[in-house]
Parts: sequence; C-alpha cells; structure tokens
Amino acid sequence: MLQLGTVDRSDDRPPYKQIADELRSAIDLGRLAPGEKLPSEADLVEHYKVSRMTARQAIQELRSEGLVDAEQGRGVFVRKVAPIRRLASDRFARRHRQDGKAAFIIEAEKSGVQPSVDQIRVSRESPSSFIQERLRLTASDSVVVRARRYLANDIPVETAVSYIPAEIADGTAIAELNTGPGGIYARIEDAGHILDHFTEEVSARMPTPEERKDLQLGASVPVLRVVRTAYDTTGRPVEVCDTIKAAPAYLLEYELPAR
Amino acid sequence: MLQLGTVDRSDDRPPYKQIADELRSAIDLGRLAPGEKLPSEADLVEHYKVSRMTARQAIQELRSEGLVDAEQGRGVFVRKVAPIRRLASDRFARRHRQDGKAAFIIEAEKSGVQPSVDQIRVSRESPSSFIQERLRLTASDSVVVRARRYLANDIPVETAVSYIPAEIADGTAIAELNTGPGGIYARIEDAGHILDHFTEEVSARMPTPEERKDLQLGASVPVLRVVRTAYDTTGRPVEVCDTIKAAPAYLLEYELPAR
DNA sequence: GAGTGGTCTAGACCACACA
DNA sequence: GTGTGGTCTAGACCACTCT
Repeated sequence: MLQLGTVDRSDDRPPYKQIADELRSAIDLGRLAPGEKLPSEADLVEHYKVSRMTARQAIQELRSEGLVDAEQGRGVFVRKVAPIRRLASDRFARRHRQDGKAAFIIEAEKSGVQPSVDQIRVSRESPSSFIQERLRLTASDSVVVRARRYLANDIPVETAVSYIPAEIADGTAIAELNTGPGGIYARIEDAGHILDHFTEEVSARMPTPEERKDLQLGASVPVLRVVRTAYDTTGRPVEVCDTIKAAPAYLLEYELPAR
Repeated sequence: MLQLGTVDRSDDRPPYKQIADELRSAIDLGRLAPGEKLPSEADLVEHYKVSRMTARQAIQELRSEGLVDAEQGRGVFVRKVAPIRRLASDRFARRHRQDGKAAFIIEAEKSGVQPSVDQIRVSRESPSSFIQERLRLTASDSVVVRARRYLANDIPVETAVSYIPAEIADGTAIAELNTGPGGIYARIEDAGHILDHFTEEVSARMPTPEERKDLQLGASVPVLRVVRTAYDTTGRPVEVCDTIKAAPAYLLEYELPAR
C-alpha cells in the first residue's frame, strides 16, 4: 500500500497541489508503476481530510499533465508509456518499395509491431487552398482524396489523407480501395511519374476533439502533424499526404546537408 | 455583446460540455477574437442558470484545449496565436554561415522577428549515456556543455543545450561565453572538423514544469524536441544539440530522398 | 470597492465496472 | 450490490486587477 503524507495548511501551495505533488513524485519514483491504480477519491478524502472536490482537483492536475488516465467505474491508473516507433530518414527510399510493401507496413514490421489499416475512404474533390498551393493546382482542378487510419498492434497511431491530382490518378488503382502492391507511390510511378524527392513539414499541437477520438488519445497527448509532398523527377508535385500522428508513439529522423 | 444559447437538460451532453461547445464555436467562428475576453463566470452562471462549478468546468475544458488563458482578477481571454517560424531544410547550409551569423539569428531575421539569446551557461561535464551514444564517447571522456535560451521579439521560444567533445572544444572559443562569428559550427570547422551533414531526431510531448517555466508556456502547449547531431567529413559526430521549442512557434521543413 | 478568477466545503444523484 | 469516477448544487473565503 502506498505511503502518503499529510496536507500542510500553512504551506503556500494549496492543498490540491500538495496532494498532486505527492502523487506525482510517487509516480516519478516508481512507487506507483505504470498501469497501477491510484488511491481512490474516497481514499484521498479520508486520508488527507479534504473534501471530494479537492481530491478530484489533485487528480485533475495529474490528468492534465498526461500522467494518469481515469476510467469510470474502475479507478485512476498511471499511464503506460507507448512504444516508440522510429521513422528513419530513408523511409521512402525506393529500395523499401521494391518488395511491394507500403512505407507504414515496413516501418511497423521493423519496430516489431503488427500493422493494420482501416477507415479507408476514397473520394474526388476540389482541392482546398492549402492543397492547391502544394500541388500547384487551381480550384477548378480535381484531386483524388484517400483517407485512412493506421494501427499498430490494433492501437490507432496515425491518420493520413492523401491528395493526388485527378489527372495523375485517373486510370490507375489510386482511386480504388485497394491500391495494389507498393501502395500509392508505386501506382504514381506506374503512371510515368518517377519519384525524385519529398518534403515534409513538421509541427506539433494539441489534437482537435475529432482527432482525439480517431486516435483514442488520452488527456494532454499532443499530436505531430506531418505534411509530405512528393515530387517527380521533373520537379512536379504529384501527391500531398497530410498525417496526424499520436506524438508519444513517434520519433522522426531526418538528415540535413551542411553544404 | 456575445450572443449565447441555453443548456438543454435533455441533451446527452452534460451542461458543462454544451457551454464549452458554444464558447468554442464562438471562438472558431471568430465571434470571440484572439485577445478578447470571455463572459465572466458570473455571467455564465446567470445566463445558463447553472452553478458556478459547472461554469468553471466549461472554462476548464477550453483551457485544457489551449484555446483560452485565465488571468486571476482580470478574466479569461482567447489565446493569441503565436507567429510561426518556418525552419527550412537548408538552414545549416554553409552559405548561411559565411557572413558570420548563427543559424538562429539568420532564421529569425528571415521571419522578421528580433532575435536574442540569454541564459548562457558553459560547463565541462561527463557525458550522459544519451550523449555518449550519439558522440560515440565513454563515461570517462569529457564534453563541453553550452546551454542557452533563444528569444524572438523578447518572447522565449527555444532552449538549446550543445555537447561538444572536450578534445575538439579545447583550445577554441567554444568554451567561452562568446563563441565569436558564425557560432559553434564555425569554431568546430576552425578546429579542422569540416561539417558534412546533420541528423535531427524530432519528437513532441508536453513540457516538464521546468520547461514550461523557461519558455513561459501557457496551459496545454506542447513542445517539440529536436536533437541534432553534427558529423564531420570523416563521419565522426562532433556535436549534439538538444533543443526544446515551443511547438506553436515552429514549423520544421525537411527534404527526403526517394532513392 | 467592485469585479474577477482560485480554492474549498459538504453534500447529492448518476453511469459504469466488477464480482 | 458495492465501489468507482462523472456531474452538479449552493454556498464560502481568498487573491488579484483595475478604477
């Protein structure tokens, strides 16, 4: 059983912070292990002689720090750290496509997790100004939009939406649910657009409520947004892929020239 | 004056969420502009006919989403969006060092913000295992550690800690407070280590309380961690720079090969 | 002093998980 | 059914900001 102190009413920290600090340090010191259950609100009320709202506020503090998750009817538990997937800077190299696998599948298998994809949606739309800018299109052009969600060991870790100029996608399997071996990039190359390089724009923020739901994110879990644009050997942008990743699950690697 | 609806007790969303949703959409639609004051708790209590704790919970929801900031004695205000600095993939190219400026200074000036540096600390330490791994050193080696904080228009946006093998730094200005024109990288090249490339490891997470203080971060503002390792033309790692950036202030750009 | 958010109390009823 | 967290009420006193 966890050993707890008492609230010092003369301390300049309010009681709820003192309680939060005690629980936090218990977590940091490993006296409360990942997955372990915290004392219940009733326990805290009784032990610290505070009202329930004060005990709840202490718990709320830890939730907002992302240290614990509350589960109604079960209790509050120390959050387990997600396994990190390292995305190497050569992850889109052609040699990884040769055997017909998509980038996510390869990366996942390398990390020893079971990859899967669901919530695939395909449509044809008019590009937003964000996409127009990156694909050098106008509002009168059409793009094929492919949205999907990636899971690692059945845990959602990333959503991705690809935009391909309809002119390139038409007549290929890009607009089909199953794009065939090697994924979108293989089909784009089949269509005569040999890929030359990609740019990625990386930022981080808190998720929207919808993203939080799609990725089943706990409180205080940020997301990484990675917008990738693919260019063919003529310098033409041929695809934009807008991805939202659960931040704790990823580490991105890049290489930069010094020249 | 902001137009507000009412809580629907038969709605399946609890009242505090309905109130939060109304305020959030007012913010999203621009009816509450950045910097503008939200209705006070007393206003909400009166308008929606709920208790103060319920009104507070609605506000708390928006705070945890990072949409608003509460200021005691003043009110709750829509958070202003920070100007974004875009870091280009050629930001460490040698041509940017030629005129004797450090990377941060160049980037900042390009973005039209006034750059500054403070909290410079220099020391000599034994490398952590994290640093040992990246610089290929052992615990018995020494590294020169340079910590500093970068500000844009006097707002702290980034902390950085560089680790340079003492063997390379000794006898140069790297261990001085002022490293001279071109910064650390120019001194490393002076010492005969011509820079070839860098790797960056990018991740995002919530800040520690100390980072939150250093970067003056509001609630629910994530940070980007970028760990950069510099390699010379012989393939030897010559510096590791561990940076923590206020996420809303940055957009990182990278280029990836397709081959 | 008036208005604001910060903290706290002592209750209440509900929804959910588990045995 | 018992224990858990989720939500709510109707008060209270405090610290801070602004006029």
